[in-house]
Amino acid sequence: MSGGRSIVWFRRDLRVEDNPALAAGVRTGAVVAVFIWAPEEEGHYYPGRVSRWWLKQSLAHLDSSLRSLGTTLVTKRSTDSVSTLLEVVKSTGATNLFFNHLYDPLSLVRDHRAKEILTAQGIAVRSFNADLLYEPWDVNDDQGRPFTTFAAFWERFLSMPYDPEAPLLPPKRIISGDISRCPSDLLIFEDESDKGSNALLARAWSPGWSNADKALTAFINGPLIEYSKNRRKADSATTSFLSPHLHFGEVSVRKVLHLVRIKQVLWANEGNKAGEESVNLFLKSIGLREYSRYMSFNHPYCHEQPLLGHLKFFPWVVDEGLFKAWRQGRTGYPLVDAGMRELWATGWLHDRIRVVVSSFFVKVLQLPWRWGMKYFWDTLLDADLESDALGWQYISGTLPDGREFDRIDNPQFEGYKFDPHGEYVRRWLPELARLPTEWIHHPWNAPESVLQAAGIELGSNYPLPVVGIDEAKGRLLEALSEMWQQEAASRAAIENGTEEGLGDSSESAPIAFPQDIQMEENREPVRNNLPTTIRRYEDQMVPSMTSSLLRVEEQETSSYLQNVAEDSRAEVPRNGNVNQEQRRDILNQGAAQTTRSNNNLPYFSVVSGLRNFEDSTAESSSSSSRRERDGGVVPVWSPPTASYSEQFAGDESGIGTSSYLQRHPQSHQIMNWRQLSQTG
DNA sequence: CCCGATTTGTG
DNA sequence: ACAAATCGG
Repeated sequence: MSGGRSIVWFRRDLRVEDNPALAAGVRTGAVVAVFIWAPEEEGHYYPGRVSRWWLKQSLAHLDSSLRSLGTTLVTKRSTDSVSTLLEVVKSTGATNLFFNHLYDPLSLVRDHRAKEILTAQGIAVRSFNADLLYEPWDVNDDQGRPFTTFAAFWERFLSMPYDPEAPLLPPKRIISGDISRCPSDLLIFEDESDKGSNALLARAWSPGWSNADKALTAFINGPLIEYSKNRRKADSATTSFLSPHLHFGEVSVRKVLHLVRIKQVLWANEGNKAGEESVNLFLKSIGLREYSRYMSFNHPYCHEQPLLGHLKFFPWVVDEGLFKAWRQGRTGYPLVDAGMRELWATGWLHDRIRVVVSSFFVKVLQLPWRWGMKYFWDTLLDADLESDALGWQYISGTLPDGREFDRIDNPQFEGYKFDPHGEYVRRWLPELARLPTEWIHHPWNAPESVLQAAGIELGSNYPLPVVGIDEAKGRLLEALSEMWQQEAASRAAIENGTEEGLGDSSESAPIAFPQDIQMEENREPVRNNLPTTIRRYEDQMVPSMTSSLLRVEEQETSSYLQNVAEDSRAEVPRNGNVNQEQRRDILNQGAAQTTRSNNNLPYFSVVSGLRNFEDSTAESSSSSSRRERDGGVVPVWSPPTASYSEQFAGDESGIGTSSYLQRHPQSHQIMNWRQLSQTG
């Protein structure tokens, strides 16, 4: 026990292999491994049933691994992780706290708080990168600014001057800290009514880090080589199935990369083109996961606010009936419905089908994407805030490199592509099982005799399309022109100085979640040992730092560069050769008109871990100096104080449309930007 | 084998 | 909408 006692705070890093926080604890001496279950901290992102099931299994698995190494996992039920950490410190006499970084907005705030409070108590706190290949603040363009498109990000990512760290081996043994006065709480993740449904999950999935490791190996030695060939099949078992493992940190991306690269070299030497392409595609999907953290870090509101503001006035269809039809897989479009039934039944969907159902949701039904994202959150086994936010924003056309907003994908044709024989549809829609392949993706066109022979009565045992594709196209155009009018009116009001009136907050306020989001079968999860009110979506308030941030007009005139670089980005200490003054000059050159007078106020405060602050200043002479693996720079941003929030109500996390347009003049033609900007 | 037409893929 | 890949005369 020479070095003292360390708390290793497990979160979404439920593994003993390549876990730098755990390794640091072991190096220091005795270890108290702790997991804190504080779902109330997640706001309305309380984990869904299947996600909780996975977590439960994964924790049990981790505990058993820790036991075989010499200690045990302490579990705590809490509503406030930081005060629980303090209790654990007191009851174990620990002097160090180690944990691994997370990048979702709530974690950034919470972890910063943990670091401040524990440090003030004399605890040495250090944090590590365990979730990403490169930390978000290490991947920047030549001017030191974060990228705003995936392609540019990925290009830089692949040509970083140094490799990601090699994965660490698991510790050989762990000296257990004294936990005799730190009893575990029993964590309850499922109620009685969940058990039946959850029992099925165990047949398909094996949570836990060593199972994750097996899944990784099996994928890399098996389906990986065919990944590019098979990726378009809705049905096939050719995906890696790693996403839930990755979400909970049961396997490290560093190890994934490490193993994939071995194959990459091998296949490159063999001249195996398909293999090389497969590797590149698979790595790209790993890259999108990295990018989702990157986006979340740089734009902390991107899970609830569009990154681009150009759809601010879009009249979304607020129709809970349509929403329900989508959830229940009763839209009348077989491929969509099959996907939604699979999601409900299994908590899983092939990536292709996620795109199909979400694109249908946004473009055909024109429902607000956050509803869809929330439903994914509640039902997906691999629900992941950052990845899902990126995905939905991509589909919704609110990213600089997202899909065009006016592009409507037709599920019928997607059906031909992804499920050419209709097998997928037949599996999940038994009512269509007898329909010939010719009609399987558009039963509404089938002759009456065919339908009869198949036992289908449209509108009765299988619905007619809830919205026709042509109808959807028409409505989309109408909605867009309505949006332009609103936008122009709002702009005019602003410029007349009559401001306030039209359009400010009312239209741009996020559309609340419907109260009745639950399907009938979807019962409330047990709220553990705590007396809490029943969770309804209306209760699930927006985290406090967001509520004051409704976007207003300002983003039209404030430039993207200033918004992003100065305000919204969660900054970390920079050890680059470009100092803040220079940066500002560079930024101001590109950015024209800002009307803001207060743009020097940091929106998010910059904080670093104590220890690292010294490290990074010491290194500050070299621009690309590499951070230590356990350097523990903690990216954090803090909620604005109330007095700032008024001034900064201009969608700090968004990308101003004007400069976006300059960079991407070809996109979104239908938006008719020129016309808009001339009105002003 | 070249070049225009057509299809495919697009984060 | 556009570029890249593929097709076919």
